[in-house]
Order: sequence, then structure tokens, then C-alpha cells
Amino acid sequence: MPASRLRSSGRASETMRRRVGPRGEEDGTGGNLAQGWGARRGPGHGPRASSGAVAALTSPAPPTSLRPGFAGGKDPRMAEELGTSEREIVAQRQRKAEALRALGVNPWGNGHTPRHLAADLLSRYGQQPAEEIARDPGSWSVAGRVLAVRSFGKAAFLKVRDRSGDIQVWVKKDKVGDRGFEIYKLLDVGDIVAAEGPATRTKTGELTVEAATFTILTKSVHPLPEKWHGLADVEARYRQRYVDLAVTPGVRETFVRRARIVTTIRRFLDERGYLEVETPTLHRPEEAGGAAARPFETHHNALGLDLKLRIATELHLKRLVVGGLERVYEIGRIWRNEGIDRRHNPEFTSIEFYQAYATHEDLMALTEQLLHRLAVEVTGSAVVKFQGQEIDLTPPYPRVSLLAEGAKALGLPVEEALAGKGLAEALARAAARENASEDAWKLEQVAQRSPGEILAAAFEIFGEKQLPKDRPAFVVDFPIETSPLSRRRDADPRLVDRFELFVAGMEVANAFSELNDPADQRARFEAQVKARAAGDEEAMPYDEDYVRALEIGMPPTAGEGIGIDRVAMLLTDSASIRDVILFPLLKPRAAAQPGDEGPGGKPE
RNA sequence: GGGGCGCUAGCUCAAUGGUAGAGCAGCGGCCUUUUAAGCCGUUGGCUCCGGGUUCGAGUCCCGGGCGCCCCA
Repeated sequence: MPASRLRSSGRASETMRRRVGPRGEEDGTGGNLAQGWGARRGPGHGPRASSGAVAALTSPAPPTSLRPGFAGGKDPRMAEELGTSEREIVAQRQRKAEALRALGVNPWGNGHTPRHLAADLLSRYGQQPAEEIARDPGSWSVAGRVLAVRSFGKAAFLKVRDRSGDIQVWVKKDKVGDRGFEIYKLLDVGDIVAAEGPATRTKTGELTVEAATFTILTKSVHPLPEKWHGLADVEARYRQRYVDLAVTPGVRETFVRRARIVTTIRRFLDERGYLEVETPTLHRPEEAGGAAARPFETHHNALGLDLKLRIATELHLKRLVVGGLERVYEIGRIWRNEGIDRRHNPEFTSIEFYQAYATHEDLMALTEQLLHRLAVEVTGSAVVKFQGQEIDLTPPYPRVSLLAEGAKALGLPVEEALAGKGLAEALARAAARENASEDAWKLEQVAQRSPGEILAAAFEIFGEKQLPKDRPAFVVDFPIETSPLSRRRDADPRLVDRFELFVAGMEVANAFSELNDPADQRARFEAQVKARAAGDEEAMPYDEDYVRALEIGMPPTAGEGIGIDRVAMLLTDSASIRDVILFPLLKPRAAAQPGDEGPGGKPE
């Protein structure tokens, strides 16, 4: 089987670079899909803002104390007039929170449930003109984060965002009353507010809730990024994704799409009789996960057991096929202890699925259907735009022979290349040709390996860049050496029945007819063990239990892995995998070492 | 691991080696139909960190940190 179902991110190339082995897979987010963000709160709980007044009365002063060292002669009462460094802004806002308490409003209260969404107003009124809305303005109860405030003396327009979109709220003193307006005056951009009132359309044409009641539900004490440019600092965006999601256009949509991708895949497979399962993420050291990758190591205390985080879900899933679950899939997290770049994050999500009585050919057709459906359901079109390139995901996808293209790149006939005849010389020539490039180094690295591995490397270096850019392509004809879990091809035992799907230069899927001959599997594992002994840290361990499972008998099966993150990149036009992972792994910021004098710290 | 680029106010960005600035946000004032509302006034700085050169460093040099891109 698929030695490594693909990893969502084109690790394949990396893999090949290093050792031409199987590649990984990935997995999906576990369990529940995005079901909705719905509010699950029940009916109102108790009183709101019950004891605010007491607190307020007893704490009118805290603010000033928050500003150390600012004795500069200003009236402490007017502390608000002091500066606006972040610390000062926080202090100001906390003071406003206290003022809210004095008004009987708990600045971090609970118990309010809006009855409508921004989108509800839009679907009710659409483009109706003001006069028509006025005939049935209703009473709309909305809540959300304030993203902008345009204020006038006794009125203001707020841009409020909830999970469905944005809605303007119009706060007018004569409508919300004195108390409501006092509350409004303590509002800052970033606060969560609730408003209720009739719908209207303003002179400028914007659908608006004209608040009859207005309150602040949650005080935000840190200033939000500037409204026009938003958060541009990439590092800040990843480290404070909550801010990024709140203010950066498109970020929410990206993750909504990602969730849709996962649900669509589930539906697609469920419709075809697949069973979703969950297999262990903690593996014993002697277990082969099913990919070529270095694992994260961990330890179970109570059992005194060394464990590793899974690098693939493959071998467990195939055990389930042995057990009679003929169509299974798992969407879940995979960990690989590798470098980080635009296409790789140490933890990522894969889906692997296995279907008994199917071949890799069947999976090619299935993959085409799935990708097409994902594009249509998630983006609305079979033609997606990725980094300026239009890519048509309408089947069928062309097939490219790794073997033929690899040999061609080396200037050798296929048979000679596979036999290893003249390979070394051809490789040397190719390396020389690539002189200026770093690829020469890669070619040298594989020079001592088997013909199949050399051909795979040659394809990776020369062939991948020739793949069509305006549509996906299946790469087929993989050498057996690169695929320790794939079924040997009946017509040519030097090859396996495997394919990889490339889109936009990324390896998006990896699949094969599964190897179910236990004796062959033993031999493949032995070869892996040898490779490991020879220094290949990504080679698999010999998984005795898996071979035993094959001895029980696995029906003829085909399996595939798809990198969810890469599909998400493709369908959200994201250049970096970090843009489709909510909390990508980053190095911690230096924790300033006070005691650290550093070099030259001493006087002499 | 190597190379390039970046790091200045809460945010987005300026600043021939010579007093660290603007816009937004904030604060005060005016303003009950705004759309980056507007007008007047105003506060706010460990210029990523540590050394060095210099009369003088955000700027030049060395070392370090984090990030991005390319390469490995």
C-alpha cells in the first residue's frame, strides 16, 4: 500500500530529495467538522449586570494607580488626557469598564443572546429601498464586535460584525435614551455590543439597525489594529490569530473554506459507503506508521513506555480493511519532525482512505471526482485561481510517467535507465548541466542509490517543473524502491501501481494499490531496516504485527492520502501553509534575559 | 544549515550619521444620515536586544533574537 499516503504538503519532494522513499500522508482534523458556530447557549440565565453598581461605587479610583510614574503635574482626575502608549490605552479602557459598572453594566457580563444575525437582515430586506423597509421594519436583535465607529455629537454609526457578516448599528441619543447613550460614550472599537431596534436604510443606502436599546457586552481593553490597513505584520498575525481573524479581511473566509473542504470530503466518502474511524496517534517505536519521516518522540509515564506521534495513519487503516471494514477513512493530525517552510508545518492534517476491491486506477477516477466537487462546492467554480494561475480541476487529468520523464531527463532509454546502464554517467552529465544550481548537489546525493531512486530524483528535479500548470496531473510509473508499501505491478515488477497527484507544483495526493502479499511486505520491510542501518533516518521499522495482519489476509485494496492543508491552500489561494493553519508552529519570542550580560558586558 | 530582506508610537509607515515624524487609534472640543465622516486642539517612543565606531547612531560595524523569501 501506499507507503506513504501523501502528505498534504508536498513532502514528497522533500522525501525524495533525501532518500527517495515513500512520502507521507496527512490527516484531517479529527472529528467534528465544522458544524457551525452556533450559539449553544440556553435560555437566558439569570440576571445580567446584577451587582455592577456595587463594584462601581467602590472602585472609582483604580485607573490612576495603573499609571505609574506619570506624576507630571496633571490633575489625576483627568488621567484620560495622558498619553496613549498601549499601557495607557489599557488603563483608560479599564477605567471605562469601571464606569460601565457604575451604570449597572457588567463589562464582562453574560446571559445575553441575540436573536438575529447580520445576514438575517440582509436576507429579509435584500436591496429594498428605505420606504419599503419602513413598511415592516421589524425589531432586530443583533450582537457582535465593533470594528468602526463614526460618531457625531448625539449619534453614531457602528460597524458591527457577527459570525454571519457585518451590520451597521445606528445609535441615536433620542432613541436609546440617556443611559443607553452614556453606555455608548464608553464604547471603544473592539468592544462586543448588543443592539435591538427596527431596520432602516440610511441616506447612504446602508442597511442599518436603528438601535432602540444598546449595551456593551464585553469590553476590549487592548486597541485593535488600524482599520484601514489592518494587521499586516505576518508574525503578529500568526501569533495573535484572534486579532487576525477579527480584523484581517479574508482570514475568516479562508478557515470557513477549510472547514467546508473537510465536510465535503466526509460527505463524499460517506456517500460511497466509507466508514470514518479513528486510529492511535501514539505509536510504539517499532510500529511503522506508513511514511518516510522522522517522528516526534514522547513518553507514557504510567506504562514507562517510549512512544512517538504518528507520521501517517496508513498501517492502522489497512489493518481495519483486514478486519472487514472494507471502506474506511480517517481525517486527522499527523506530526513530522521536519523543517518548516511554505508548504510544510510540523503538524498537519491528512485524510487517508482505503477501499477494498479497488485499484489505484479506480482511485484516480475517484480523486478527479473529489477534487472537482471540492472546487465547485467550496469556491463555486471548477476553475480556481491560485497565485495568479488559473487551474481547471475538471476531469480527466493528464498522466505523466515518472519513469519515462525521469529517463528522458537523463537522456537514456527507459530500459537502460531502469537497468542502471549508463545511469552514473548520465547523472554526472545532468549534474554538470545543472552546475550553477543547487540541484547538482541533490543529484550527487542520490548517485549511489538504486536506479529507481535515481530516476525518481531526476523526475523530481527535472520533471516536476514540466508538469502542466493550468490543471492537475497524475504522476504514475513509480519505481518499487521508492514505495515500500505499494503493490508491485504485475506487468513489470520493477514498478508499483501508484500515483501522485500534483496541482500547482504541490504534491496533493499519493495513492496506490496496496501491497497485500505478506512475503513481499516482509522483504520490503527488511530493505527498510537495511536502509535505516545505513543511515536513513526516515526508513521504516519492521512492523511485525502489520505483516501478521497481511497474513490473516487483506482483500485487494487501494488506498490514498490527501493533504488537507494543501487542498486548502489551493482552494483559498494561499501561498503559505501557515495561512491555512490557525495556529502554525513558530519559535517562541525571546524571553528577554535580564541577567544576561552578553559578551562584553564587563567593564574590562 | 547557507543567502537575501525586514523589525521605529497600539496599528500602518516616514526619517542625506546631526532635536524621532505622519496617518489611523487614543484624549479634549464641535457635530443626530456616516462609509478610511469631517473640523480644531492634544498625548503617546527601551527605534528588537547586546556590544563597537563616532563629538554625535534609528541610520555605519560586530554578535544575538524573531519573522518572511530563496536555497539546503
